[in-house]
Amino acid sequence: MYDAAMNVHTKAPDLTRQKLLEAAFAEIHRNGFQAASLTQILADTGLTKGALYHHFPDKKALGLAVIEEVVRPGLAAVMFAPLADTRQPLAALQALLATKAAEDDPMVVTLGCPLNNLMQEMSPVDEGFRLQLNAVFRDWIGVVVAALERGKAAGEVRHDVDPEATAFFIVSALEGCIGMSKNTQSVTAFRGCLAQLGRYLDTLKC
Amino acid sequence: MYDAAMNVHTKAPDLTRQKLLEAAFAEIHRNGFQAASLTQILADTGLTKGALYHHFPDKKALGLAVIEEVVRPGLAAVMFAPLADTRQPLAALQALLATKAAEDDPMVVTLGCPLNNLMQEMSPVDEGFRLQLNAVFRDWIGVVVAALERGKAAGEVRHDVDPEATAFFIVSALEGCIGMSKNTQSVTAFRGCLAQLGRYLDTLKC
DNA sequence: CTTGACACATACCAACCGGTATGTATGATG
DNA sequence: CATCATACATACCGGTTGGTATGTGTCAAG
Repeated sequence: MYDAAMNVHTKAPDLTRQKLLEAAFAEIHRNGFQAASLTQILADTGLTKGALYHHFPDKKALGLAVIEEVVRPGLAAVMFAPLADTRQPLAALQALLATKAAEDDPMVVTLGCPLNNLMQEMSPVDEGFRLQLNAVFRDWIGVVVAALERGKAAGEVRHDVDPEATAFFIVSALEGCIGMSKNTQSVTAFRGCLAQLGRYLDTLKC
Repeated sequence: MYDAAMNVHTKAPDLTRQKLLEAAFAEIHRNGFQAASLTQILADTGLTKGALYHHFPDKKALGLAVIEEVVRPGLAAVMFAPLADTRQPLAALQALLATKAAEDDPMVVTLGCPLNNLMQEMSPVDEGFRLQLNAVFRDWIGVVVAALERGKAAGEVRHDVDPEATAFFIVSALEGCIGMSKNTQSVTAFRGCLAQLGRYLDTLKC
């Protein structure tokens, strides 16, 4: 009756589900979705096929759940939150880039951006994935667009800036920087690329 | 003795090899390297395992050969050549973007850039792939760097432009635009993104 | 005319994949 | 106390994968 009365032997379904999601996220981040091995995920969690297929109907559903319940919240916390309600989106974006550049060993350089990785791999292959990833991507764009519009109203952003196209480019360029740095495996190159993106942002200022 | 004396029934090993490379390229472009099926490649070519493993020791060697003998030349023809010997790299790059934007149904929007696709997928997974892809990428950067330096000497490019970092960013942003457009499956978005990249290029002008 | 390297085709294999069918311990409910 | 759904574990299956071993036809050289 009481959750507190449950001991360690008691089944905790949503905790199990969460463990599956996180292990799946890590495995997918390392190897991509198609190459992700369910066996490996189960080995990481110490669970079995029974547990996995109790919580998810198939591999694709697991992948979509990872996008919705791990990738999206993670991105929201890191990329969306700093831009919410800001009247100075350019300054906020610069600060965001600075934060990213300041990390001494960014995982994005090693394994790339989880969202972008999945978009590159799955968009042409599976329409379901494409749409769900696109929803996250569009939300991201939407956050940047709203911030840019507030910036225009507040006088930080030039009036001839097209929020939609600009937001699309900012996110695209950022993902591009991450992607190329992943191949180069160079944090220095990553920082240099972010700096150039910062230069572009400066051109949007009033 | 004479090549001309060979009839259609005569074995033409390098033609067979070429057919394998092109079919492998298409299959990899569609599904990525790891998900690329050798069986499918053979079905496309009408050849068999015997032919494949006569010309290539294993799947990885086939993939690397595709990079070196299909991806690299293709990229060189489209992206490197227009920048060679130009004294006005910014104009040349703008023209290049315009050409890309003018295509009515760019395959890059459907399937993405073959080089970038492979970089995103294989860089964290296989060091051999990473290095070979990085060599092509570095060549690309090198071409842009050289063009930017000539542009500086010719007075088209501003003197405070860092050729290396700028070239890295230009290529990154371009690949980013392609990648995001691939997810969105929108030629319009692709063109808008390229236009923003063009705006960035304008800021490099003297 | 024989030999032998080359350029494939055919047949086959172990490993792994995602997925399923079934068994079982647990705990809430009536 | 009996019942029953939940939450897993175990065992298993068909299909596909990359890779190999072997067979065969062709052609050039000696």
